[in-house]
Amino acid sequence: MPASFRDIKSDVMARIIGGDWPPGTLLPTEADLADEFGAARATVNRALRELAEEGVLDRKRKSGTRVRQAPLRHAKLDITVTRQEVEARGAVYKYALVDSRITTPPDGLRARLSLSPEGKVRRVIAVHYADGIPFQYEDRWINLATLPAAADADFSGSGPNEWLISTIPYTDMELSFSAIAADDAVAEHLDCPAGTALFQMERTTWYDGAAVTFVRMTFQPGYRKSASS
Amino acid sequence: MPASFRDIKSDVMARIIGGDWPPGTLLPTEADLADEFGAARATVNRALRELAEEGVLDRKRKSGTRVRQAPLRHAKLDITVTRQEVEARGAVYKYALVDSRITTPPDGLRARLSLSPEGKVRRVIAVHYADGIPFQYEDRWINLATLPAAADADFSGSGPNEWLISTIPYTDMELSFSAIAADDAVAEHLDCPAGTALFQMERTTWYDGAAVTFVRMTFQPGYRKSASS
DNA sequence: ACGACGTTAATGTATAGACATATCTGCGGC
DNA sequence: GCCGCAGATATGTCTATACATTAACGTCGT
Repeated sequence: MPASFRDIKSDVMARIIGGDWPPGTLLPTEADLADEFGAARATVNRALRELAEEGVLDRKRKSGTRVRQAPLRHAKLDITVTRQEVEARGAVYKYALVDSRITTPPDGLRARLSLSPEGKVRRVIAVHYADGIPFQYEDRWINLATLPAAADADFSGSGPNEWLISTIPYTDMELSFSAIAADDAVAEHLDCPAGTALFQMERTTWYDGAAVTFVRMTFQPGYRKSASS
Repeated sequence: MPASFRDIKSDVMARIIGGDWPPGTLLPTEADLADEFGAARATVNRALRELAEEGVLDRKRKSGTRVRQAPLRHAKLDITVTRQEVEARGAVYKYALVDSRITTPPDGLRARLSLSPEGKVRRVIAVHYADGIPFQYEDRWINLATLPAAADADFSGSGPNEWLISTIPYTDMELSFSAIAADDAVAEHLDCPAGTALFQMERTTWYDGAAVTFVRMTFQPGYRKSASS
């Protein structure tokens, strides 16, 4: 039974974890490893390439493959649609539009969306409920320069995010997490005292270099966001 | 010039984004695409495989390759060492040990670390500073069943995390983000009023199935964690 | 009808060979 | 000593071919 790229991956991992190849070690060349494992170089290549993608190895042409000094660790965070997240908890999802208007964004946001001074946006404020309890307060700005159709979309029945994902894909995204104290508006809509510590997630998305939307999502007290691996 | 797997990837992406292949579409087989692009099947395979890994396509043997209905989006979150994070901001890093003792963990944590009732842990409380200002309050529990050496480690000069990463790797990790109101102890160490909304990140790591450590990191007011892609 | 089973069609993986590309190293000229 | 250029070398990618694996599908027997 020949060694598969998976076998090679775990074997290499085992040597690193086991201390045979401490951080900084220069690994044998692909050709040598292929020889040792009795596999083709392409197979070894895939194993090492995937380990490099996972942040364990560092590869450079001509120089060879090294074990990273400090493995670049990263976690994967799933981006969910609020409706799905609520329903995944076994709760009944409800959506309510609070406010919607076409306006010009404040300076900070204008820079973030790379908008011209006269650039218009559609601002939508909404609340998502789980089993009738406020779950998320959503404050969204949609760039009408990129997406003029958003001016006429109807957000009274379902959230702007659901409309967006079925209308336009995105190519890039930036997320930011923080904690804030509830201001009066948020406190009222999330049904908690003003000043409550709330988890907040901001997301900006671009389509092919053009900013599509910025959204600030503020979650019910006690909310946790998880990630793994 | 033949089509590289990168060319094929972006071409396929363009067709999806451009609406030629709407969600749910069944793509031509690898062989057909190879034909069309004038490439080998292995090249097409790599392109499609990577797009599937990125959550754009859904592949099943025999059934073929489909465009995902709702692309599985995920963001990558870099795991940094506090010292690096502080220094990356151009600030001077300082570390201070607050407390360290060997004890038994509370029930919730014992379950989380899959510890036996008599299982001992080393609990370390420390504060990380950036330019002399409290940056992060760290409350860590190290499983002595997995890592007995932690009982004797010296955490007065540098943080337990730095000791851990140079001592034991981890194979699995779980993260959780939330917002909390500062209690008295945290408020004092982070030099902010009690009740301040603070961003908190919890991390549990395992080595080959055995829980290594649980850490709760509470950050200075206004802290933001970012992720992208 | 319906379930067992073999066929078939798609992806998944491996191989050997080739060429491309980056980059390190040493050599030569100044 | 230093700069630039020409190999040498390890990874990066592509090709053509082969076989493995999975799952959908149709056929046969009951």
